[in-house]
Amino acid sequence: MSNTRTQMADIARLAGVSASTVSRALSGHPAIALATRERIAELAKSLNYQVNAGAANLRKRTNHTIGVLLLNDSMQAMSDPFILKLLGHIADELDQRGMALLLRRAAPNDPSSMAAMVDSGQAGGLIVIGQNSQNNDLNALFARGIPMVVWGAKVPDSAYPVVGSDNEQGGYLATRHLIEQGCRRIAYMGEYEHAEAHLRHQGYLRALQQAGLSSSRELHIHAPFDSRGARSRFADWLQAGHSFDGVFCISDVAAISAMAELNERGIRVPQQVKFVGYDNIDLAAHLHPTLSTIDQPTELAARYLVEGLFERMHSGTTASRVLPTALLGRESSAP
Amino acid sequence: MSNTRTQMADIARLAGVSASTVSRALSGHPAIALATRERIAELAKSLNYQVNAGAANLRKRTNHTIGVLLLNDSMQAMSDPFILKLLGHIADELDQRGMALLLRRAAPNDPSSMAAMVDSGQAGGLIVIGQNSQNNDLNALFARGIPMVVWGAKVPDSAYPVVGSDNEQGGYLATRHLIEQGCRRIAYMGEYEHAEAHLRHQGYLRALQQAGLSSSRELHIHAPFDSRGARSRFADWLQAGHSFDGVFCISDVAAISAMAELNERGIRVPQQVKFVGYDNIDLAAHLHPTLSTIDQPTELAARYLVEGLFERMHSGTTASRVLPTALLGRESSAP
DNA sequence: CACCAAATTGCAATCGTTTGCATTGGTGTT
DNA sequence: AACACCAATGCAAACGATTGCAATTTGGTG
Repeated sequence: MSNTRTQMADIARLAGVSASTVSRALSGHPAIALATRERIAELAKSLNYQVNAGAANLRKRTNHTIGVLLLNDSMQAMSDPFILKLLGHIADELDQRGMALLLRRAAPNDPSSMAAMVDSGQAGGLIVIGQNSQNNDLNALFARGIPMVVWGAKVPDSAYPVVGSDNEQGGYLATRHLIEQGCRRIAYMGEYEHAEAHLRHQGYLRALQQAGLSSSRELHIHAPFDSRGARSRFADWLQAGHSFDGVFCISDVAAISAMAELNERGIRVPQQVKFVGYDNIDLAAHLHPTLSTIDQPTELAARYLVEGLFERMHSGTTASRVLPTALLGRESSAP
Repeated sequence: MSNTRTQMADIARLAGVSASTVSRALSGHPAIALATRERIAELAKSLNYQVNAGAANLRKRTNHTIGVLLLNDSMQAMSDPFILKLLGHIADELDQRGMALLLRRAAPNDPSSMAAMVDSGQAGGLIVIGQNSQNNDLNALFARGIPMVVWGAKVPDSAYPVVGSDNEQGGYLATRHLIEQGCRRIAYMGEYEHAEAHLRHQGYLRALQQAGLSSSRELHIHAPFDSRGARSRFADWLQAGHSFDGVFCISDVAAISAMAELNERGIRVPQQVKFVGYDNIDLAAHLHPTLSTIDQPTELAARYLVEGLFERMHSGTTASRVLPTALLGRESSAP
């Protein structure tokens, strides 16, 4: 049981060749005779042998691993289904390219620990999910030359490449839709400071302005991303007795919480108040009422994140990318 | 820009010592004079130097990484919030112990690819999430001596250690609760063959039997885990016109889908039909009505999974562990 | 002042692969 | 029969750290 893992030398001995030959055979080097190559491949398979990735990486000075950093301080918590959806697609995308995914939750406000995966050679680059309020830290990492791509929104003072959905457009589409459905007093519920949230809010304002509607302060509900917090903020706001007939929520999770609160008070969606969320989580289509929302193409997002990171690692530059969003009108905003 | 990563030799040169000394200094070896140790530590910090993990692991023949394998064929898909919750806690637990988490979605029915992370020396052990129908493959891995722990349910012919909630108890608690709330014709909605599902179903049967209630075949709704599939199966079943006054669903996601379908048809929850789900996902408390459910202690689960894996890797044996479940009675099952 | 032990540090081998270059044997050409 | 050449394989030096042991310095002691 205390067997050391089988290694190249073992295979070499069994096959009656040198380790060099085994190495070349397994990597499909054409100089090795086909017969030898096949014999060695079979031998390896039968012994469940896999080249030691660490040793190979060391010698080749490569590193087929990328790190995924999950920032989850104040914003979209890791329990949000949307994040997992994205993470899953990233995992698949990397798998397809033979890359491993090293996952780490970020220690908030500790830039050196964020870079550790790269500095220690464990990962060749970083995909950061959720830029949150850590813009400065991220800029610092980028300045150090850490290959990285961030999922989030482009902010003016960020130097690093960002992949994200068109948050302004998303906010605009959602709000315009509510207007088209007849709403006149539309509330915005969510964050403001977070980069993505800020843009969604901008879109909201643009749609209102375009329709000649007001955006009074009382229609702004400053709520966090998580369901518990969102709901209690919303309840407080309701208590104040503002009149409203539509709500654009910064996430589906927030929308669901708010709708539950309304339901509890006997206010009917969409008859009295219409809702649009953001993210298109799986559940959104199966609620009652089904939730209108803004879809972000997560699969595409994953591809762009990975492609972008590779560009950065190989050729050196990466452009930020903005993905289109789409409005999914469902029952929660029906006339 | 084409700088090779700084390495030990560089630090050694700058500090005027040998690489050996740097190595010892950074790892806190007591033989190195305190002054030297501190000088080197500072130097390293100022250069953002981190020991190359690959090289160190190679030499030390260790490997501070564990692999997490996400099996997601037919069952609980990766989009289920519950899985992410668990994954997050595992990440934290490993972080605390200075271990890295290598994530991989499993290629279904490809045992060799499952073991690849360990065979290639990338990971020292495996945490497998969702045993699904792959019991044979998992047994094969275990037989090969791969250090592993599985999240799921103990099945008779499984040799590998399992950490899971007490699924039978969960099913029993949920069903007994429905009975106590006055239900007499309680449906079971979910899978049967999957190990966890099977046990939940057993618990369901036990509670019925204990109360002297029947468990006729028509009250069994064979539905998949995902929301789309679950909902359409439930709709079909409703079409058949069976009478019922309670439903125990194998997951919160399934329960939410089913409740949405009922709502659409004007059947009221909990007045006409009561529901209990399973998993206690965050959203469950914020739906309308709030969803009664069975809570699984994910944080504890993560700790046991990681501890169990470490035991297995070091001392050699691991016992399976069963976690207690708890019923959370909420509106969906109120009288 | 010679000598020994303790405190520091350096040397060199090693972890398991990969790869430039040398080596071997065989074939074809003249 | 000598030669060139090609195909197939082996040798040995890396990759960047760790560590047993030897070497050096230092300080204490008789």
